This record gives sequence, C-alpha cells and structure tokens, in this order.
Amino acid sequence: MVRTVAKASLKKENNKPKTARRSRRRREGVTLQDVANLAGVSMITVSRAINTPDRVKPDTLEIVKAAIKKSGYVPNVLAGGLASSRTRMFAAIVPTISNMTFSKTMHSFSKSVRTAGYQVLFTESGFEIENEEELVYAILARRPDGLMLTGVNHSKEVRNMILSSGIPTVETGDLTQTPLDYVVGCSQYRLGEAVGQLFLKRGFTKVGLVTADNSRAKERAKGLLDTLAHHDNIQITEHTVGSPTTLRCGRDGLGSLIEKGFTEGAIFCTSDTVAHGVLVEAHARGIIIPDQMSVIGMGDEEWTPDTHPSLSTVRIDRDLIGEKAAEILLKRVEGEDAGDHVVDLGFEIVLRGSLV
Amino acid sequence: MVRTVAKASLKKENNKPKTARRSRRRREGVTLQDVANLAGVSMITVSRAINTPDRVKPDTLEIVKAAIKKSGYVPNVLAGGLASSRTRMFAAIVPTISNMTFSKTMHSFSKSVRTAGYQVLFTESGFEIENEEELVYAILARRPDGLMLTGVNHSKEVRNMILSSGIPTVETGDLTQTPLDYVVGCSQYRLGEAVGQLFLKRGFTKVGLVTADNSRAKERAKGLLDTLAHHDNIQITEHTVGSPTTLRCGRDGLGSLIEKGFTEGAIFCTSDTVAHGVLVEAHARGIIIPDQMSVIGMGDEEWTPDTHPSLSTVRIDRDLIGEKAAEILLKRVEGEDAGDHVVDLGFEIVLRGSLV
DNA sequence: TTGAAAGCGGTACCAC
DNA sequence: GTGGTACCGCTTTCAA
Repeated sequence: MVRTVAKASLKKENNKPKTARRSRRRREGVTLQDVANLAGVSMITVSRAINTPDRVKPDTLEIVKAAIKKSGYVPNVLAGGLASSRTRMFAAIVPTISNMTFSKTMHSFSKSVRTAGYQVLFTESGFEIENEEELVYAILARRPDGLMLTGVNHSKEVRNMILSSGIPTVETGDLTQTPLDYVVGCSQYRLGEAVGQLFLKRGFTKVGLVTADNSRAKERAKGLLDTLAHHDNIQITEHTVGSPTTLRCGRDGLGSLIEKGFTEGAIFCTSDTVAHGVLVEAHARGIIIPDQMSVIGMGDEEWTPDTHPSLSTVRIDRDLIGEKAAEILLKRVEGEDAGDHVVDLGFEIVLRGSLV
Repeated sequence: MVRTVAKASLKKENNKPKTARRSRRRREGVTLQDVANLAGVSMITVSRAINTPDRVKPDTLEIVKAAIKKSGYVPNVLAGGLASSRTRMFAAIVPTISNMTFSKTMHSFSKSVRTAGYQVLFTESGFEIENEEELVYAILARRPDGLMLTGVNHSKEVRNMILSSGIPTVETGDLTQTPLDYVVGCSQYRLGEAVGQLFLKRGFTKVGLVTADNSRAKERAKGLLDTLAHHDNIQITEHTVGSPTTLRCGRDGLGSLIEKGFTEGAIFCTSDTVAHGVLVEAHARGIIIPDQMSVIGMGDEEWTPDTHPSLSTVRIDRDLIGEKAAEILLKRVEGEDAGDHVVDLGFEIVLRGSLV
C-alpha cells in the first residue's frame, strides 16, 4: 500500500510544467534549460541560437544571446555529442612527442583540426606496439569522429576494432597499399634505397649505419642495406641505438662505428638527432666532417633546418602529413569525398658538404 | 480529442517490456542493453560488471564478460560521463609541442595520467595569449575532470571562467603566490637572478643576452638584467628572437650580438636550442668556446643532455612538473588532499667549460 | 519560426 | 546481489 502511494506521488511530480525540467541529481552550473528560462523561450530555441543562428528570428536570437552571456552558460558538448552522435573531436596516437618527427605532425594536425572547430584527444603509445590495443579501446570509448594513427603496423585486434567501429582513420608516416582506411606518408623503404643509390653514385665503398630501434627506422635501414647488398665490394658497419633517440645516441653511435673499424666513408643516420650527435662526437675526436667522413641524416626539422653546412639530410614534410591527415578526416566527417586512400608525399634529399 | 488519443497511444508504446530498450534513432553498434540481453541480465548488472566487478556474483560476472567479448562491446564513456559527471579526462594547454620544454612536460603528464586510467584532451595555444579564452571555453565545454595550464599569466576572463567552472587546475612552469588553484614550477625571475649572480661572481664585465620573445623567457631576462643593473661597470648586449626558437635563432642571435660590438664575455640564452645555435655560429665564425666566450643556456633537455662540454645550462626538471601536475589533479578528483597549492620545484645550474 | 516529446547510452538511487 | 526507474543535458523528429 505504502508503495502505491509513493508511486502516485512520483507521478504527480512528473506532471510539473514541462518547460521547467530540473532535478536533484544535478551537480553543475548553468544548463540550456536555465538559459531558456531566463530568455523566456524553449530549450530548443536556445540550442538553435547556438548551433544554427540563421534559423532563429533575429529578435529572439538577441534575447537568447543576452541570456547566454548573462548566465555565463558553457555548453556541455558531451551531452550534445551523445544526442547527435558527433563529438567534434579527433583522436591522435603518436609514439611520443619527445621527438620532433612526431611533434611536428601532431602540431600541424592539431592546428588544422582546431581551425575547423574540432579538438584533439591525444595519446602517446610509446614505441612498443603491445599496448596499442588498450589505447585504441580507450579511445574508441570516447567516440571520436576520426582517428589519426602513426605507422601502418597494427595488430589484428586493433585493425578489427577500428574497422568495426567504422570511424574514419588515417595512418601516417609510412606507406602501405592496404591501409585501414587512409594513409598519408612516404615509403620508408624507398627512402633508404635512395640513400643507398646516392652512396653508390658517389662511389663510397665504406658505409656506416646508425639506426634507431623502431620499425620505421628499420625499414629505412633495410632499404639501404638491400640496395648495397647487390654490390659485394661494399663494406658496411652498423650500430643500433634505442628509441627515442638523443644526441647522446649519435655520439655513442659514431664511437661504436669507430671501434668496429670504421675510419672513413659515408654514414647514414636514421634521424637528424642521431646525425647531430655523430657530428658532436666527430668534433670531440678531431675528425673533420665532411673531409674524412660524410654524414647524412633524416628530418631537417624545425630546430635544425639548414644549420650545419656539412650535414646532408632526407627531408619529409611532417607538417604536410598532419595537414593532409586533418584534411581527410574533416572531409570524411562532412560526408565529402576525401580522394585517394593512399597519399604518397614523397621525400627530398638535401645534399650538403661532400655529398653535393 | 485527437491529441488525447495520440497521448494514449504513446503511453501504450511506453509500456513495452522494460528490459528491452531500443530506438530508431540508434546509429552505432553494440550498447549496454545489447550485452544485457545477450547475458540475460539487466543493464545495471553489466555496468557493474565493468566498473565494480567485486559487487557482482562471480558466476554472473563470467556470463557478462563472455557476452561483452562475444558482442565486441565498447563502452560509450560520453554517456557514462554525462550520467556520472565524471569524464575521466584531463585537459592540457601548452603553447606548443614543437619545443622540448613543453613536450617533455606534456609527455610525463600524459603518461602519469594515462596510468591512472585518464586521458588527455590536448590543446596548443601558441605563444599568443589572445586566443586562450576561446580555447578554455571549448575545453570547459567538454567537462574535463581537471585542467593543466602553462604559465601563470591569464586574462581576467579566463580566470573567471575557470574559477566558476570549479574544475581543479594546475598552472605549470612558472611560479606565483596567487595561483588559480595549484601551481607547479620554479620562479623564472629568480632563475635569471641566479645566472646574473653567477656572472658577477666569475667577474664578467661584458654580458650578452639572447632572449626569446615570450613571457617566461622575458621573466628570466628581467631577473638577469635587474641583478646586473646594480653594477654599473657591466656592459650588456641584447638580442631578442621570436618564439618558438630554433637553432637558426641562436645563429642569428650571436651574429647580431657581434654586430652590436660584442666580442668577448658571457652569453645567457633563454633556451638551449638558442644556445646550441650560438655554438654553431661561433664554430662557423672560428670563435672558440669557451676560450673567447662563455655560453649558458637553459633546459638540458633530452636530446642534448651533457652533450656539449662547454655549454653550461640551467636545468629544470620538466618531467617532474608534468608528474606533479598529474598527481595533484588525480588526488583532487579522488577528493584527497593534494597538499600545498604552490609547489616550487627549483632549478639547478649545471656548469661546464669556463664557467666551472 | 517555435515547441513538445522522445530519445542518445549510460549511472545514481532505492527497492527488492 | 540484482533490477526498475528517473534522470545527466542536449539534439532530433514531428507537429503546430
């Protein structure tokens, strides 16, 4: 009996004026309803005043705007996103931002994206691929409108999750003919090949290689080694350093090459940071670059452009990668055609010093 | 009358089995309800199985887990966040990540935060303060559980918005006695003072200053200049470069100092990137460091630690800043005491070359 | 041009 | 331990 009474009273409560919704569970500040009350209109009119002002009578619009300002209303886009299934948010996964390579791409991506009114959910994956799965899971749980990934090597589980989520995705940095959805970058392998061909053309017979321990760097190294492998009169000295790389890696790298008997020739470093470290170490040891050794790095990023007269480099336009990725995702969420699913941005070899 | 009929029929529709909610507006995949149906339990049980597994009978838990796996369910944390007023997301605003200073802090922040199951909404503000207001607005619209800002200079509007949002906030990098909420960093001014005192103690009478054009760098410069100002036998040569800084800035910086008549003495650069540029330019001009000039930079960040034997530096533990900021926010969202609102992490002067 | 009602996909609260 | 119900704050749908 008691129960019936309780239910009845609940029902009665429900019969309050429809336009004045409010609740005891409420925690935060001003809502759309508050603004609506203040302006003497309905919620939906306020919503329209914010999202599609052209569909509201100018007079009304002004009243609503005043009410918004007066109340200090800040929309809750989570609620909006839930209702509309659009979060106006893109997620980005990069190995690390403690590295110009990725921070530049992130930078231009986030800039392009924000210009279009979107925001970035940012995640660092580290260079291990193992935890990518849980990261992707956590990200998909936030229902981003698009996804930017680094690299093209993903576990089967990750591929499945992304594919079945149906979220527009751009893989960046490397290249593949079988992207999850879209891919923007350049072939790391072909880049290494190009450096190898350069070395051959310049007639180097002694080649040093300082490579970082991550999949893209390894692809580059492989391209170089495969190219040189066809010529058996070439002597190769290798050293591998950890990721992410520091100047110290380069110093150690050259030290190691020399220990292994490398005394002259050309050195390919899979990043400019490493290359700069090699230059520092060479300087410390009194080795003249480019007279005794030639060095070619990779990157030519913002803090180093055109700074060392004898350091050659392979340049990839990292900014462009981020921009392109953003552009594709933005087009996709607008239902537009985003063009080719494989975008090869290529690379440019910048020769300096003895390599010219 | 017609209206009444309509209402009645609506009510009838509402009387469908309570446990089988579903709708035509539905766009995406698997929901909690789907899993519940599959497992033959109610939504709330599935919710508990995910969030508080200890409060579910082991048998039930297993059934639910199986259903989750089978259905490929990915929770919608937006919906959860709306219902619970907790987004498990922190927002971070940094000027740029194209700079080791901020990318390191971001890196450690995001790492700490993710370890605790939170994610990072990331925003670059640029070095201009003007657009901070709209950025903060857009961020607050996503209801993060906490906010990490860079620097302590914010417009009145920004301060008001954050304050009235009630969101736990940590300002980082600089120091102030009147933080919005919490502040973690070190006094940029005192850092500059310390360098000034060092120069005085070493007896330098000619001082060069290459400073970046942003508020924190200016604070450092001010600290130096104020300290030296008490001594009128000191000759100061200044040059200002734009932000963010590159090696090129340092090269131009030294060039400019020399043009202005600087030939010997000590140079303070407000960042290591600039300092390295100065070293490169000095090398290019045949100037011996540290014999002719002494250089002290700021940062000693990951890609440069301990790499140049004659470059002194002022070291701030950027990683620690990010960690501390994360720690404070995490404590706050858990309702714990986060300790002192002003956390001074200090700095360390690392002397090398002629400054030892 | 405006509004009422019904969700979006979860969680809080309370009853059982 | 488990379930019903009323929301979270907004947008969509449809009607006026």
